[in-house]
Amino acid sequence: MTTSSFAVLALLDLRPWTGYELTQQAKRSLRYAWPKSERLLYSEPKKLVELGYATVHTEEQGGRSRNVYTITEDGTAALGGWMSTRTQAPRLEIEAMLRLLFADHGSEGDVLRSLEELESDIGEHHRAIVELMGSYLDGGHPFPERTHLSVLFATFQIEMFKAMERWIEFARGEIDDWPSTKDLGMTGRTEVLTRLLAEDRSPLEQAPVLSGRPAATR
Amino acid sequence: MTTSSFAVLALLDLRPWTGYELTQQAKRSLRYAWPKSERLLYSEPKKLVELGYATVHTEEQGGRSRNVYTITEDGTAALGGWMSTRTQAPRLEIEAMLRLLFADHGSEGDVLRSLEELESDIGEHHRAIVELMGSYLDGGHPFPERTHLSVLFATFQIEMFKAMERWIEFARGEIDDWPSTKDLGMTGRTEVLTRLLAEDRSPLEQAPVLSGRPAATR
DNA sequence: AGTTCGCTACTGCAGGTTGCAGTAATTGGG
DNA sequence: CCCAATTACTGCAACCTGCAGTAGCGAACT
Repeated sequence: MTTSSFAVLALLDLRPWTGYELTQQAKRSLRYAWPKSERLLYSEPKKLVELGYATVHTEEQGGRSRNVYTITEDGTAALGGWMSTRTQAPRLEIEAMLRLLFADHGSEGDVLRSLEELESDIGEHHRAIVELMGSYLDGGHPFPERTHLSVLFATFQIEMFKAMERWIEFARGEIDDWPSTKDLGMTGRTEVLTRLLAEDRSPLEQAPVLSGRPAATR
Repeated sequence: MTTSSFAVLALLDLRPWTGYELTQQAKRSLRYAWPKSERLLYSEPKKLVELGYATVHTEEQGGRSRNVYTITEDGTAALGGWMSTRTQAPRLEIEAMLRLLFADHGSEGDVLRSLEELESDIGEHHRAIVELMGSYLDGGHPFPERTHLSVLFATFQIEMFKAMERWIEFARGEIDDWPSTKDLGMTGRTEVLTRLLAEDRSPLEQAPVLSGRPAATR
């Protein structure tokens, strides 16, 4: 049983779902906490059936059949057991940051484009969450009794998205001040930043608005 | 060629490394942008050799031998080509958030413990980065001409860590106000939060310090 | 009436990735 | 002299992803 198994099991504990419905639900909610491929969302419930944590029955709808998965008592018990296990460390894969670390292999345009791509990917998710919150106000939550959980999670997402967007703006300002991506090393400005970070202070808090052109080298 | 291949190739472009050194270097720098297993860091350079992007030669050091990998011209060219490709969307795996989404399967203690575990995992990384910045000031950077890149990346990490830590404090305050993890649904407080989020406003900005006990239901 | 497009509803498979176990030599401390 | 930690890997099972392929359905367009 992997964390992904428990993620699917937790969904099955809400109500029975078909494989396809699981993929759709994962796209809406799970994706931001535990991003998994569509493929896995089809495979995982099959494994749960093998382990006795769920049952399948095929429903005929027109000429098409679909597999409906239902949690068993053993499944509920397994889910309960999971709650008391150690939570895995978070894992953040951000290719744009990898490209930043090795930005000296390319031009300033390359890094800036990479940051733009990051910004647009984040922006999409950001807008999706804001819209979702609107839909909770208008039409309510698909599982009304769980609204408090979805909304608290949404506060996390909004904080992360805003923090990333703020940082991207800041980074743009810094990179714009570079004469090149290469061989800058410990410039005056970099030293200022390093000193702030070594004291665990945020360089963004200093000039919250006028991030356009901070003193480049002093 | 995967992004991980390019990550290793980028390291090889700095200087030749042995497999073991690659794992150690990845632990220090890459981990926070592109977390990969030790196992992969041993396999990846072998693949690069097969593709002609690197060469190996075994050095004898005592009775032990180690494989030293060096980038080829083809490798440098491939790396240059990568710079102009589309950056992948970020991918954030945070089990603690999955557990929050399904917190109604367990007790308040379970969610709070999960948040504590998240906090401690983040805290470790947070401290490591601050310490690293101190070492840049004292002893310098292992590749001095690349200091500006490492430091700009570090500003990102510090922003993320601080944002997560702030949110965890906020979430603790919210959860403490819950009478239970289950069946709360759209309480007054949740509606307040939903409204803020639907307007893309941060609920943390409201009460930056006194996050202990916000008006629970009004 | 026929065709195409998009959605529903999956499966197979190759290849990327991880964690663990196992091997073996070197170094430093008690 | 022994033991633990570090160096320096490899093999393997199991996990996970992306892509291609299959197939029925409904609505729109021609």
